Amino acid sequence: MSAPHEKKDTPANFEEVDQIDLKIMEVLQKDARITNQALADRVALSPSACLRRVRDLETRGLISAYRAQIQVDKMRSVTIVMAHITFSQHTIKNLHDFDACIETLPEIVESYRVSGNVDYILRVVVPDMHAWKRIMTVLVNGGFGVEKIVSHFLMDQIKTFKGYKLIQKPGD
Amino acid sequence: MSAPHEKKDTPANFEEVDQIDLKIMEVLQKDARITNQALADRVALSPSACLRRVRDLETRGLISAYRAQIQVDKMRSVTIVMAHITFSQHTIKNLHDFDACIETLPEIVESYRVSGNVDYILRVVVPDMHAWKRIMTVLVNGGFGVEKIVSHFLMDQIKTFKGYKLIQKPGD
DNA sequence: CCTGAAATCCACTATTG
DNA sequence: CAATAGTGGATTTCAGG
Repeated sequence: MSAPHEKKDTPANFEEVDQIDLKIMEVLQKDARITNQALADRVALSPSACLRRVRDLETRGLISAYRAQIQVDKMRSVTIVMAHITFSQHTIKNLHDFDACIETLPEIVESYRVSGNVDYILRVVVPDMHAWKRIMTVLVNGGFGVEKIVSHFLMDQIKTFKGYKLIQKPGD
Repeated sequence: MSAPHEKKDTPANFEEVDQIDLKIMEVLQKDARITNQALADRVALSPSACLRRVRDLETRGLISAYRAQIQVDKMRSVTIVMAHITFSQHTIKNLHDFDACIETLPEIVESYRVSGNVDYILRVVVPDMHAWKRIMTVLVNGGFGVEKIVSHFLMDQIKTFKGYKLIQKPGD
């Protein structure tokens, strides 16, 4: 899948974006439902030019989705777990099957492969601890070679995700 | 801050939502830029009734924002760190100052307080490891009583956040 | 790549059931 | 609470630089 005879080992050639693109994404990160007109004003472009850029950012995959941020905990009791998974056997098949299993469980809302002692970090949102126990059972007994799971239960979300820092201000 | 003489220890009274509200949020979670008309169709409501519900969900804080999901890694090299912070002294002042410090650092995109050995889990997005080292220095030497920081470097995001499971399908 | 105009299409607000 | 209808405004396409 990778290009042959690469000089540098920076594998992906990055998508080119200019300052206006960054500004557009910065605005849409904070308010995805802004009208195209208002967005065009903010970035000092005509609405049609602005829309073309937005569509382009979408097709290039730089904007991958627009999502409403839901506060689930305001309507029901939830327990959130950061789970650390360690494997005993890191076969490709095991990891692949594990990924596929995780994909089927909507309670596991995020999954990262990490370096170091821990192999995976999962973010899990469940109604209660019992639901988490059931999912743990699936992960441990699924035949993926999971050695152990360490669970960190969330007490408080102090800083919620509000977007990435896209534009470097002078003085950073 | 907590109400006195509570019978149950479920402290917050949750916001009431019906099936249509859930369906609305489910749709907006997947596509926040859907037009109100199309949304109204999806939930089998007239546009005006639908819009009223959306506005209501917003003012009640169940929908807290609409955000474009940006794939930063497609336009530049980034290193993502899950950092575990342990405190030596858990004074309220220390934790409060620490929270305030984190709020000022845009590279720290999420922060959770957790139970157990670890006190905080941070998700950090930086250009390179050196930038993370600089932030670590700030956190350790900031006089917050931070004892140690364990860094987990992300190799791969296997499952990205695509929203919560809001509606219980039969058979769960 | 941009602007600007023209033709949809939509959001939002009564008004009514 | 929900549906319907009207209008001011937004989205989108297209011609032209």
